[in-house]
Amino acid sequence: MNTAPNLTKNQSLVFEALNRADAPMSAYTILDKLRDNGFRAPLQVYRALDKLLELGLVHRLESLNSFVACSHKEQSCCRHHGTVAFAICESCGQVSEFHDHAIDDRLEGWARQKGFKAEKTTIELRGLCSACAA
Amino acid sequence: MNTAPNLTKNQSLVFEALNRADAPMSAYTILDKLRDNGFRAPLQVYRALDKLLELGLVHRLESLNSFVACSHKEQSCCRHHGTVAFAICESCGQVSEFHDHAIDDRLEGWARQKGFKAEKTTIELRGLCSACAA
DNA sequence: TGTATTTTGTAATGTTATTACATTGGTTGT
DNA sequence: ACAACCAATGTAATAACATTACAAAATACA
Repeated sequence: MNTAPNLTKNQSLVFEALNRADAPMSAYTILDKLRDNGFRAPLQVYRALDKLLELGLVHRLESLNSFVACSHKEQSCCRHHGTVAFAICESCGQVSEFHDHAIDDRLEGWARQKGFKAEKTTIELRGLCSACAA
Repeated sequence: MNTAPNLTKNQSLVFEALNRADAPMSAYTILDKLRDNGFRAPLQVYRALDKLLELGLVHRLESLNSFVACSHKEQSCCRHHGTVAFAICESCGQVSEFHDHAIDDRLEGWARQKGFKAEKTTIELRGLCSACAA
């Protein structure tokens, strides 16, 4: 189930909008979708997104300046799986989310060796999904 | 040496500005640095950056919306090393660039298995460098 | 109830990136 | 040399993404 805990009204609206979407959305696209629900200003969206990101219910795609609902519907899954990687289809917009411990290990190894303290790791593949590449 | 092939005047100016900098710069920061050299508009910077990115002389940091000179001073090195990863210090701004074939292999493996055709891969660690973490 | 905290509303502004169109300057072929 | 062409540049306007600042309402809770 996509239901979530203790979300405020705006947070729920944004989260539901992202769950309905089949591709990432920018904050302004979300804003437009929620005009009918009383949204008037970008900040309403950004505030909700901040909270949803913090809860791990939503991910930000840095290379797209946009946002997707976490595809793992159990709550706060991502905490348990290390870094999340994304494969983003440039053609249809579909996003696949995956985890890879071997990659995590390599990045951690590099960081440990260099004394770098990583707070947040971004891995994004841009390209064509199997359907669109065919 | 940081000299590069066949760059136009604007391209050279932007490339040199990035080489002088000890941290990533946004296009607008570059623009400000080059006002005295006759730059008046963002497009002048973006056009030069497009070319430099294409040549592999410069990298874009997606999570920062900014740009760094490639740290491998031999020309078009990056072609030979697979995906470039970046570790970005949130405190001092320093960026370390590295390559890891094991990571490349894992990502390629995932992509092959899923039929995903990756065009461009982004790997960025945000955190604190050893000096700043100490 | 009264007070504190969080959430929301609204406006303004700041930052990043692109589109459209005009001009310049060099190259090529005759 | 000249015209035709093409790449690079200049300039203005606008689009797209994000934050700051401040006020008001809703909620929690002593």
